[in-house]
Amino acid sequence: MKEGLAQFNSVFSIDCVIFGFDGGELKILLIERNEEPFKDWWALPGNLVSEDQSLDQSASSILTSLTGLRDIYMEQYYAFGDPGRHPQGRVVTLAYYALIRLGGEKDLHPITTYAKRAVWWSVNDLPKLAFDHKKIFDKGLEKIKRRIKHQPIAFELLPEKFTLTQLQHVYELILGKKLDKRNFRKKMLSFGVLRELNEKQKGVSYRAATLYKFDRRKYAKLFGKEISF
Amino acid sequence: MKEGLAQFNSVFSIDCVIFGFDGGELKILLIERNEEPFKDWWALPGNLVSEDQSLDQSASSILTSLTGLRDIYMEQYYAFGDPGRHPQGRVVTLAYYALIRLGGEKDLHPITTYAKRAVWWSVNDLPKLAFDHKKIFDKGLEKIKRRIKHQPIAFELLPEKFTLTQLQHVYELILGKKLDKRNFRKKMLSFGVLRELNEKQKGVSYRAATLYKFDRRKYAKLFGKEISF
DNA sequence: TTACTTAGTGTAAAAAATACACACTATATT
DNA sequence: AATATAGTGTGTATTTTTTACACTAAGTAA
Repeated sequence: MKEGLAQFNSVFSIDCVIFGFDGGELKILLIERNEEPFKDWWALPGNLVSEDQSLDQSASSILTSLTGLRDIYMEQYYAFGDPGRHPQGRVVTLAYYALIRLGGEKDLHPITTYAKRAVWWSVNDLPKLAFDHKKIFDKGLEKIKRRIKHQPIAFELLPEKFTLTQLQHVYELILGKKLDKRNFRKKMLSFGVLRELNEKQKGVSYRAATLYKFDRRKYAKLFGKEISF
Repeated sequence: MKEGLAQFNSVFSIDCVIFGFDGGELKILLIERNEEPFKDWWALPGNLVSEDQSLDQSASSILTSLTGLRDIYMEQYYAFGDPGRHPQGRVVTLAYYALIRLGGEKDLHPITTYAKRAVWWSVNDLPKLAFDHKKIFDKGLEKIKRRIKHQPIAFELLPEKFTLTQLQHVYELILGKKLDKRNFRKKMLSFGVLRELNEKQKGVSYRAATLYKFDRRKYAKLFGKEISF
């Protein structure tokens, strides 16, 4: 810290709600803590922000260290800083959510230092969480619910090539309600941001569905026109 | 700071974009700095977060100290923390926006310690701002543009009793586009959150308009049903 | 060949959004 | 008293969007 700046001793951290989707349920990545406080509890992955990193970089490095993946979609969404949220002192934490496609084959092997292990948990069946992490999670889920209505974030949870049924499934999971198949397809295709491929699903024991890609170029050209579910 | 917590020396502050409306233009409250760095520059009001205050309390006290008002509508919206955003060291700042009705009569007399004075500036004619405050302002304006489409924040900028034309004016200012009078009224009234008063505008030199109030009870009963502009 | 499972498709009805213009009323002016 | 002025307040027809709804097609497995 250079001179001249009024000093204030505070601790500033970042916590991540990392959503993952493998075709079935919506999951988040939790770590089992190996340190006090809340030793042995499940918690959101996070760390302290180092002096030379930007906030996004810091969040990014949490994601990479846990999953081995780079360029994950993520978004800062809220700062939690009640005095007393951390039993050992004042810690302001900035929450990020991230969205990951979970490859069916190669399972992630999360590497962690301050944690025993990291595990994907279904969002419908979470354990008790350390600190105020439940509150942080709730707000994160709420944020992506809002966001998926207007922004093309569902594609971040899907493989590059996906079927319309899979896409609908993601919307249904996040919005928490059933959608009508015909209306969903009609609307989704009407935005003109999907490219139909000459390719079908493989390895299914029923009629294979057509695969689609999200076309970022076409999406970029929409500008103001809003996607809305 | 209690023992046991990994120490990290950082500075954490809060900056506020305080929007005000007096019936004419949309304005924000800026302070003229009296200290280095950026001495004599215009800046967003802000301060450091003290150890025992919650983030909202801290923002709240900025608002109250500047305007003398309490219970101002405000919302945390983004954290800015690029290394280098502050010339004297690492300062992470959390941005809030606030919305204020500017009474025509009693002008606000902002009281400030680290500033020479505070002045309301039209958002269409802002001076150059200190630090990355322009970026912070831009993001704040963007946020309230989004928010006014779904949340009843326009009423925070208006006196308790207002005319439909005044309400429409607020929407037009924030959304940055003209709206059709008949359609605006039809839609706004259809939400059923306004109460028509047996009272007319006073002191105008033309036909006086009917006054309305925002009815929070009715709004609360809407629950899921979304207002949408 | 048959049974099974999911893919893929259209239409009618209802609701919402849009475009659009003039008479009314309170005050100020002469 | 008459007139000018300025903003209030209102309805309808058209288009667009949303909703509700059910069967056939295609591929796989037995």
